[in-house]
Amino acid sequence: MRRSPERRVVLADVARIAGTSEATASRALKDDPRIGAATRASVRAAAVKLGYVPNAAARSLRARRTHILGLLLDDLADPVHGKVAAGFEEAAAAQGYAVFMMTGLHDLEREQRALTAFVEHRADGVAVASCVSDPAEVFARVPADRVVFVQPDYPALASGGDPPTRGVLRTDDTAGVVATVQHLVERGYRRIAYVGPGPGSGASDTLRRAAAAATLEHLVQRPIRYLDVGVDGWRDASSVARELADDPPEAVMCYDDKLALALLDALRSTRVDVPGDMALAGFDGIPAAHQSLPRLTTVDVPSVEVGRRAVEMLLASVRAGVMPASEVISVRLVIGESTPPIPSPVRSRGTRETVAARRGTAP
Amino acid sequence: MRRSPERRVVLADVARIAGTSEATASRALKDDPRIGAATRASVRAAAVKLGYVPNAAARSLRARRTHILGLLLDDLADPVHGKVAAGFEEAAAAQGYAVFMMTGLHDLEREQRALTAFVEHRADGVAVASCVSDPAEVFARVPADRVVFVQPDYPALASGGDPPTRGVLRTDDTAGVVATVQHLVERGYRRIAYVGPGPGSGASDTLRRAAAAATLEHLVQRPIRYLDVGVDGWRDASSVARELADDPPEAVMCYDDKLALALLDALRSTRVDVPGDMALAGFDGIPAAHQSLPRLTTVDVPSVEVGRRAVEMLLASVRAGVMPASEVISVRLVIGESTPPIPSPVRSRGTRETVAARRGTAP
DNA sequence: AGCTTCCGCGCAACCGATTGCACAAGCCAC
DNA sequence: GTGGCTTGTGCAATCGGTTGCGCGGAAGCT
Repeated sequence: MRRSPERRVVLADVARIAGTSEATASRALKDDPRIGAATRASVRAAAVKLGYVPNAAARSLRARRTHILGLLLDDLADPVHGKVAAGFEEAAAAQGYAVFMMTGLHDLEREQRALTAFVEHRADGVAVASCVSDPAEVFARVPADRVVFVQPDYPALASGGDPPTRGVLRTDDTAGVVATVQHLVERGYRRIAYVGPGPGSGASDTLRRAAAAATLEHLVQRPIRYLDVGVDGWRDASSVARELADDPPEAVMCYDDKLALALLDALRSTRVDVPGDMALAGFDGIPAAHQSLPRLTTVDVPSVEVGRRAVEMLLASVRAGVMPASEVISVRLVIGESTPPIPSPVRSRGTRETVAARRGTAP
Repeated sequence: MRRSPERRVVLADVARIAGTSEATASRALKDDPRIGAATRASVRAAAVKLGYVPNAAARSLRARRTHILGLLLDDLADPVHGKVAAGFEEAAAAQGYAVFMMTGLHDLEREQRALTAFVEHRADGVAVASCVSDPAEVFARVPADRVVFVQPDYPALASGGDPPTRGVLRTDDTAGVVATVQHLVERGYRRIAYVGPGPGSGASDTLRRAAAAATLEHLVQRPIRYLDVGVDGWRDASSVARELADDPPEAVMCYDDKLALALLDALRSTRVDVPGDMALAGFDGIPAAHQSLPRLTTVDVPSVEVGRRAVEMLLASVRAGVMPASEVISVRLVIGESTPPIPSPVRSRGTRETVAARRGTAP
């Protein structure tokens, strides 16, 4: 099998076969009204016959428009980011845009390289999802009117000195946390702990923490208890479980479902029953949270929709030539089995029987 | 705020500032040994000062090499595909390649469009992960020496008439299934069912089914029982659960973890205890499978590694100008709690007590 | 018939970077 | 002093389409 059987076919080939100039061929292929029907047909035929595929690089060089979008995110393997990516890609494809996806993996240098790559390829728009770079660093590379920050790191935005009031797409995490706290309080829980990554690791974290604290203090006049799992998060869930087992709160809110599920697993190993001994709530609504035992009370975040909206914001702003507006996407509390009504104001650790009864599986 | 504060800076600007020609500037920036140190320095300085970022389109137009790879997969939101994508992106980025990611979502037309997009952008290489298109259709658009099929659909390959013996990257699913069956048999299970998507939906399915059947028949001289969940797979897990509950096998092997977890959840609703009443095994080793209750016996597939290898295969073949070789990546059985040794050859349905005892949580 | 108008098409410049080739110095040797 | 070499630069072509402008011919009008 010989290499490159036939040289890549170019517009000149099509024009030659069709017996026209390149200019005419080019116009015929894009339905320019100035081209006659007969000419158009023969150009079309030639293009199909030769299997002509225009060279996007050449085209965008001239057009100064690439029909490329860039998406920078932390980790494609993460379920939440994966859904954002899926929505982004789908919406972009629907509009005829190709998507460069690059992951930052919490590495500043990688993020910089990714942004530079987007600029090298002259992406028409760039979405930056939860990165560790300052917005100032982003703007230093990418024009501000072609960037949308998705779930941005607010502390970083603040440290950037000039937090943009536009071009931010986020989910209403605060509302989600408030709803969760209210739900817990309604169900009778008072001593509530919050487990999440350390401060400075991201915006959502800060938002969620603050919201939880404010709501709880408002509702039960009691401070929330924080457990830090570090920036890497859910890795050392077992040590958190031990800490919780030593001085068990009535309910635990987790930064996200991934952490909640890891903690659920770790608590199980520590002989702490959820929800018998301790209620547990997550955040994000990943599939596993809806299939776990017990099903997790969590906040469904429409991540796919987030990805889609990011594309729409980018394209709208690029087309209009203005900075994208900001948007907030609402979330929805989903009550699972991990936060049942508390049996009595003062409880001993639940017994297996009560748990079984609550699950409706007792004899 | 005015649009496009300053026109994008081009090489000519750098050259002008540095007081050289574009040719010299270009060479200086890429460390051409023919350029003097002084000239090089002034060009460098000018480039930095202006914030020059070369235009990849222009460069690759001339170089006929884009440093772009394309990755076509079904669904970015899927955990397995997400890991493949993550590994692919990481390896590509490490080699200085940007990645176009497009999803096919089992839609033939979308896949075609994605492949066309890759060709338009003249991707140096394309990885096709589990698509529904014939390889013939793929090769009709993308040169065969720049494609790697990842976990390809073998039936489709066969129907293509010319199954390539090269350019295929797959995991050793057969070995994984064989190991699972052997494990089940060793643990005493004999009446084993296999639940998976219908035939023709994909290669892995076919492979896994065939391997399961062959191994089981070899080991216990007994045919395997198939339950079809349709091409869409795991959606109607509850109906599968009812079907299983009516005539329960001793163990169920699932096509993948996603299906296994859905089935686990559905069985729970059907009052079938796993593993008390029925053992369950999955495939893929997604995180949720390692955190479920009971932890699933499954086959860890190094999906991230798959993505990485795909990049290496592509780059190696593109550089050498030959078709990529084929590779097989091995997998590893991970024994969870969902397939404990069978208590006795003939059992009644397990009671809650026995289950609790088996879990080691009885009083 | 002569003039205007419209239609269909091609010439050539252009997008931005790369590179083959030639040319201009500077240096040494004869 | 001039030829031979090395070094450092620049001219101009090139990659593959796109597009402003102009031109020739056919049709319409008086």
